[in-house]
Order: sequence, then C-alpha cells, then structure tokens
Amino acid sequence: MARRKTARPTDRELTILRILWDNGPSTVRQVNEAMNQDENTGYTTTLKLMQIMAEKRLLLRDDSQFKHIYRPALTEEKAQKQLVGELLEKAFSGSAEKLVMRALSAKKVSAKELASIKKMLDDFEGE
Amino acid sequence: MARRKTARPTDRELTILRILWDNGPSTVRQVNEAMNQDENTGYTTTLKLMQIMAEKRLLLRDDSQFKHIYRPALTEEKAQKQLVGELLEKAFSGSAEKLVMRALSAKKVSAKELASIKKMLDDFEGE
DNA sequence: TAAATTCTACGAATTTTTTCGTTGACAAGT
DNA sequence: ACTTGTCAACGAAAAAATTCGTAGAATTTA
Repeated sequence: MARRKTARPTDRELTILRILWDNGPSTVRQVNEAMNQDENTGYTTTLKLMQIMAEKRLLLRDDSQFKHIYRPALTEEKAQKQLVGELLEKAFSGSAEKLVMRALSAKKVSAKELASIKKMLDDFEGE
Repeated sequence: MARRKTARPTDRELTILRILWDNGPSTVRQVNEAMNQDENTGYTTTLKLMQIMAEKRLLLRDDSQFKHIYRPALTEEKAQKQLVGELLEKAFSGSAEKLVMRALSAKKVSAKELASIKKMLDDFEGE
C-alpha cells in the first residue's frame, strides 16, 4: 500500500531528522548516541526507525560502506514549513497572528530576538 | 496504565477539539456532522474517540441527559500554547524567530495581518 | 587466523490510534 | 402499546508507531 505523499514525520522521526540536520550525515550509532542524551533508546530501535524512514523516503542511505550513512531527504526548511503549516491549519484555523502570539507566550523571547523578528516582518512587507 | 500527563492531542482529537472550541458544547452527533464536512467518519467512530478523550480528560461530559453533552477540558489558548511550544522545541530547537519565519512563508499573510502581528510584538516589547 | 566486536537484516511483540459492527437502552411518533 | 429511530456502551479489529531480540555478515583486534 502506498504511503501518503505528505506523510508528516512522527515524533520519533522528527527527533532523528533534528539530529541529522544538526550533525550532518551520520551512522545509526551516531544517531543513536545523540538520541540517548535525552532518553534511552536501544540501538536496534534506532536502526529500525531509520530503515523505515529510508523506505518512506524521509532519509537517504549510502550503503556502499559497511557502516551505512544516512542523511535527510528533505531540508530543514521544507520540513519546518510543512509542519508549521499543518499546525496553523489544524490548531489555529489558519490564523498566523494567533500562532505567533502563542509562540511568544510559550517561550520567553529575548528583546534581541524580538527585534530580529520585527525586522523580518518588515522585509515581508516589502513585497 | 497511567497516561502521560502532558499527552498531546492526536490529529483526530485535535479535529474534535477544534469543533468544540468553535461550536461550543455539543453532542456526539453534532460533532460527527461537523466532522463529516471534511471527510467521512462513522458515527460510532466519533463516539469512541470522544469517549476515549473523556477518559483521558481531554473532554468533559455531561451525561445527565439522554444525549450526552461534551465540552473541551482545556481552553483553546492552553492547547495552542502547548502545541506550538512543543513544535518550537522539537522542530525548531527553540528558535521562535525561525518558527515565525516559516509560518509566514507557509501561508500568504495579508498586509493587515502583518501589521497586526507587528503591533503585537510592540506590546510584547513593552515588558 | 581466531576471538571479539560492530553492524545490518529480519521478524516479531507491544503500544497507541483509528475504525466500526452489534447490542440493548431510551425516546418519539402513531 | 407498538413501531421506528437515536443513542451510548462494548468489544474487537485494523492500522500505525515504537520497541527490541536474535542471527548472521563484515570488520577489527589480539
């Protein structure tokens, strides 16, 4: 059976993508060790997850070496855009304003970051 | 077995919460009919979902009448804050700036809304 | 080269989410 | 009261996500 084209990465999958985006192409062991800094996960569990992600085309695999090297099949940007877009529709009925408001209240944002965000908005306006 | 305290609503659950937030306390049939405007879902499916959500304490139920009335156990604000906070950490490594940027690129935002967001940022700065 | 280690593949179990059929209680209309 | 329709409870199954044990192949070390 075909998988949804727009399959959203699951929580676990997102954890792995995060690691690969941050660290670059990695082996299963490297990913597993990074993952275990937060919560413990067996090596074969991580392996299986990554194998499935490769099947789903979320990851690309170079298996020309004994230790296979995995890397994300999508850019961080693309994935983030998709995720936030879905949340926007699903939880905010499309109101970007409300989403921004909740994001700012969910986390203390520095004055510097606030200014930076405002600047970005100005750039957006110039279109 | 106890459920996670911070259980995030699933996709389906979020759909139901959305309907209840928009329409106010409702019966299963009302929710089911609202749900079927998008994609078809059997009545008993909706019923079961809502029963489970009541068990999980995502919904509150008034069963004093023949037709039980359900309502959300958490406010829209609280749920949104939690969801966006999780996405922020999980997909954006805590960068609110990047999240806002992606949100704006994921969806065309009107000039009016942009202005409104900027105003909100000003208010935030005043603290 | 033999032993120990590291790795992938495979299969399977477990848990969570989503789905719905059936049943019997209750209500409304006749 | 009888028939018809609506409802919640229950059980169960299908689908998806997460977990890991075991086995055998490849590599490294002694």
